[in-house]
Amino acid sequence: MKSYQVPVNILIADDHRLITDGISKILEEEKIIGKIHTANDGSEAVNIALAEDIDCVIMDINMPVMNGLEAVKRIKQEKPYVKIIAVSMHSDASVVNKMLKAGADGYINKDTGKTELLTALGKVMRGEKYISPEISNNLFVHLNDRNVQSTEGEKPLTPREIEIIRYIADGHTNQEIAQKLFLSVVTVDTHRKNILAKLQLKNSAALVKYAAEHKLL
Amino acid sequence: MKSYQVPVNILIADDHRLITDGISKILEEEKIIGKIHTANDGSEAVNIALAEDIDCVIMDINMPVMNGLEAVKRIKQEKPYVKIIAVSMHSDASVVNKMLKAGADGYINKDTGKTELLTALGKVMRGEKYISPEISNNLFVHLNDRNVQSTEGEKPLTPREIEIIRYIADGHTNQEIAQKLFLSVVTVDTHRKNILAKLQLKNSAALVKYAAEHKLL
DNA sequence: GGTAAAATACACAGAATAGTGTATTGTCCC
DNA sequence: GGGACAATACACTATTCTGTGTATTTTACC
Repeated sequence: MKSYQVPVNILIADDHRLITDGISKILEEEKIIGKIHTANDGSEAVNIALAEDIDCVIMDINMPVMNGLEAVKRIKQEKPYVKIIAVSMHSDASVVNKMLKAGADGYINKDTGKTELLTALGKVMRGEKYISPEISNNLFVHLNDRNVQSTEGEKPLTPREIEIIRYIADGHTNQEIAQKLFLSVVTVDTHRKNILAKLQLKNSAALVKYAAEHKLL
Repeated sequence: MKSYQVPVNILIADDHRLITDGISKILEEEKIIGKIHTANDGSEAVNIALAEDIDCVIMDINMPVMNGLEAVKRIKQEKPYVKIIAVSMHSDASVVNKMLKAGADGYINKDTGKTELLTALGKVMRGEKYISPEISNNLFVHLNDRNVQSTEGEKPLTPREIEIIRYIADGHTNQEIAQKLFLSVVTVDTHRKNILAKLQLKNSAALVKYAAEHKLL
């Protein structure tokens, strides 16, 4: 690992240019910063991170094309020594855990200022972990958890189930979904029921609200 | 109105500090910028805008305590000469129209870079309007519309209807809602049907998605 | 006092969903 | 090869929604 004393090359990944531009400007003032790259979606972030000489990635979680979680996994798979700080709008326990599980070294909230960003950057470059106090205090975060899901005692949704949820949210009936996915109506119905049972929800309306709150749509 | 040649005092309102910090840094490089203030919610933005000598407010739409729309209205009511640029994550036609109706002078998306921010700032300070090309091209925006609703040919939801929507999103059935609101089941059902008809939605699941997207929950 | 809109209420038929339970296949991993 | 899980499929009943109407009573505004 590079020492913190030599210039640190940074990749900023966020679909909102105003934010990448803003963070760039914040970082440019620091003497220890080397080259700054920016990416506007997860896929671009992975490409740049693998192709260029990057020391630390500041990664937004919600991005088009490929989300931050997936991007973190791929980067860490190829270049585990690259440090990654996840940045998000909300501090949802399950999201935080998933990001850490995926290999993120730090996790900060967008409502924390530049001072904290720099603190986080310093820590992760030294090989430490950094999590915003707001997040680690309020939420039950297990840094060493093997199984992310166990944290909340919830059974995870399967990919198929999430697919079904999206159709439900779009207002499709079981019949329509069955047609689109070449399934029998009863199968779709079973998925729907299993989903409601897993999430302990009463009906599809509540499910869509849950999905919206958990960024499943 | 002040000329664009003298220092322009800016207020940046956004609940995410990283963004206010970032925009500050972007603006600080410009010679024409005077004092920069920041606010982290709508209420704070209104207070600062009314108390300080502000020429232009860069206002995020989604903020806690008081949202951007309300803040724009209040500022324009007291100090109509203060220019306001709305900044948002998504480019939703109805939101854009509401902001313009409320008095915003510009509307840009967070995924547009600093160049566009500066262009917008220049334009609104000269008394012109500025709307991101992405937004004005893709969406049908009427700058001179009196009635915002008419833009999309949509009938507005009544307060009672919005109340019903919230209960639906929480997974309550017509019966339960009727009990809670001391109504007959058929009345709740009528409201539900009227809502679906107004919004041209097929079922409650789609309604909840709509509600989530339009920040009704 | 008239008009418009909102909130309330009902009928009736057909469609869709929720609750509970069972069962078969395939796949991945140890 | 056995265990766990995902995906598929079905039965049966009860409840809830959806679609298409109609109609009365407030409330708000001109």
